[in-house]
Amino acid sequence: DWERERFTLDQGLSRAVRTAFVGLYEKGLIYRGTYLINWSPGLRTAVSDLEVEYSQEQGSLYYFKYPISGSDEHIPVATTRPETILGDTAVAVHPDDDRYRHLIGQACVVPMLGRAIPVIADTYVDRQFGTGALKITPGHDPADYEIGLRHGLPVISVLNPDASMNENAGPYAGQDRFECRKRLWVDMQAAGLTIKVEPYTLQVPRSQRGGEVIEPMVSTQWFVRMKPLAEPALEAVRSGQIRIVPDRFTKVYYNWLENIRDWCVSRQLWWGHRIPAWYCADCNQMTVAREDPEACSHCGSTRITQDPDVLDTWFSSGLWPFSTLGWPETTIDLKTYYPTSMMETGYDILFFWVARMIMMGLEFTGQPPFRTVYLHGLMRDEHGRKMSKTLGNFIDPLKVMDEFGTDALRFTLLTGSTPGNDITVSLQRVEANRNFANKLWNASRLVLNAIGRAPKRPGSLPEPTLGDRWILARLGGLEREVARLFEAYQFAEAGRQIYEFFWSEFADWYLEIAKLQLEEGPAHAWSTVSTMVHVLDDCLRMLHPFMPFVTEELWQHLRQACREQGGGLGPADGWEQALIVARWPEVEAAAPGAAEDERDFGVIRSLVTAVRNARAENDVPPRKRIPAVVVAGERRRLIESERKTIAALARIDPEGLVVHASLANPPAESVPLVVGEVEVYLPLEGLVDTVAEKGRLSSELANVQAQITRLETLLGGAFADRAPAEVVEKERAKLAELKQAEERIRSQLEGLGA
RNA sequence: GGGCGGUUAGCUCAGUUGGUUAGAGCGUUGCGUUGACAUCGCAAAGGUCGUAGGUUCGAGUCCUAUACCGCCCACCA
Repeated sequence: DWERERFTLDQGLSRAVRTAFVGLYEKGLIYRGTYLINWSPGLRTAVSDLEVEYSQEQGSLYYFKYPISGSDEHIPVATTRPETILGDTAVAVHPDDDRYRHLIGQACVVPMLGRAIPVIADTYVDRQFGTGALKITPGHDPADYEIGLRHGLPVISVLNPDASMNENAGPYAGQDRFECRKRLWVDMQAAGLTIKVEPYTLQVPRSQRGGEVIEPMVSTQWFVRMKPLAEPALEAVRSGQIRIVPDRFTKVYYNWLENIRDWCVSRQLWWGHRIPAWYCADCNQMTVAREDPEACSHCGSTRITQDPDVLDTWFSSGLWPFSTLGWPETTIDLKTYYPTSMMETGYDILFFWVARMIMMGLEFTGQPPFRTVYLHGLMRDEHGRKMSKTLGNFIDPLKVMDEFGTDALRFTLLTGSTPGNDITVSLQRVEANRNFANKLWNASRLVLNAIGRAPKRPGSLPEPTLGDRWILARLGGLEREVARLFEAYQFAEAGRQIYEFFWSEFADWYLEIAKLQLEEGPAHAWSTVSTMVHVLDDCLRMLHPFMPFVTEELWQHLRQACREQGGGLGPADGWEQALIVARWPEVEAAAPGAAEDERDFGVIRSLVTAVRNARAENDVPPRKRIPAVVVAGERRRLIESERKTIAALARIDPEGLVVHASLANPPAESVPLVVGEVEVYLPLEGLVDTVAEKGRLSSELANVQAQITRLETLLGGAFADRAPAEVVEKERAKLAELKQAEERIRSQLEGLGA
């Protein structure tokens, strides 16, 4: 026998738990009583309904005879747990069942024990199932327990706390229940009482904790009356005071609370919050008190002992939103931080924790503990199984963080799934995000270097370049989008978009352009650095919730570098001490020319890409500068003003870059390209594979023509008059552009001698 | 028995007010390495969105049915 040893829990929390317990007790919402509960034989404790999981297992259905006293007749009965026969106190049949109606009210005999029990009638019995007769074991089956109550049947328990048979099992006392099952059946066979055994799939109740088979047992425990607590909790969500994200869990929440049953909160464990009830050895009365009593509150006797049971761990967890803030005292923390805005947790503890926090919060503070419940999915292993300590199939986050970094893991978990959907952990994904953290680091390093070499702020600032205007327009768009996504609780999508912007636009394009601009003299250099700082600063602020460590580190460097530069780069003096307390970037409406800048830059970008593409296809050495003839039409001014950028990014010889508005005779021996309204010719004497180019252009032409046909059909049909004008207009513009492209490709094909 | 989720590129997943040849990462293929980054760069190939209907000018996105996988709730012995 163990001395029960208890940990001294934090005094404050203990006090909150006691206050809550006694409060509920005094309102009649906690009671102690003897009922059928779920018993965990290995742990030798009661557990709540929620802690029982049902697993489908192969078992047997045992058919046997219940002999009628003083007659040759018997009632056939089936059971999956023969050992419970020893605790039967009735056999039930349906009142309208012609097979057995004449036996109702008679007595039958419990096999091997010889106890006489009645045959009763109850409409619960399903005439179609099994033999149509049901043995009633109120001591070990929930349904039978209910029937027993209806009929005033005695309750016989045949199990000890360790699930061995007790003295009520007669000759089987002391045997384990599974051993007894076999032996009893053998004995019944010998006595001619068995009929048959069929294989049968049954739902076996198992302990969530250890996996052992749970036995329904009659026991004296403490219960919380749930209906009065559930009502306000339902109302809080129905009325919109609390919102559950994603929405579909609202229904699950309703369903559970609407059908809630009383909660068995006492546990026969060695640690936990001990139940504040004392029993008097003299008057047998119970004293429930917030403070340890000196004496029985009924008779004054000092011979009192505290209930050895402790509370279900979720009882104190339910108080967490306010017990952690000092409740029941009216602390400043409580007044300041309660209720909070959002509760973020996994959907698997919606009932265990979230619902109970809501119920307890409303009960004890009169307010819902939070406004929004955001439920994330569960981590699953590569086989799709839930990660659990019991299975041992979890990925150790510490190891992952060691290898790839905490930020990489955090970013992966944040962006890897949709709210409420499970996530299969992919280490490759963590690795990819580690690379992103590295990209952040390196891009920032480039910016920091530029700051270090930046000149003083010039007297007059140059006009921002297209590149500058473009990245700022894109940044603004991103910030609006991220704000919208945050409002909608779409954190994952927000994170992905920032990632995309930072890597594919800021690092891949703007920083490349910035390198060129830094060489354009002090004024341009300063303004470029200023733009880099602005974009990087905003990105770090937005990424901070996703990757707190690397962004904080970089931001501190950024802030420091701007201060040291001393030329008024960034609002250095207005910056906060740390990123974690820094303001979120302000969301602004798009600047007047933003859309045009984005479109213009789009032309430059696709032109550069097209040239790179052609170079790769024609095996032009990467470092080789080549000439290019651009026929730009109305885009001539744009191309002219961006020629340096184009030349550098596409590795075109700046001297050899010729821009025309139009050209009667395209250069011979060159690779022709069509980029929207712009044509490009790359004179690659000796390198051009005319046949291959023809093939490429032909397939491009076919593609464009297919699109034209599609759009013409579309615009010729009902779409034109039934779709919104602006949607139609967009398609019209696209068609016009395609037609221009078609002509260009045609003439290029002719130029190749087709 | 009731309810819910998933089914989109070889793999893991995005795609939330339906807007018109579907996106990412990884993997694959080709080229590339002195100046932020090979934990990288530049390019490329690759899906018609489980299936069958329907609504609509228009559907991966809405509706109905259905298949498969998974989950939750439920006292049929």
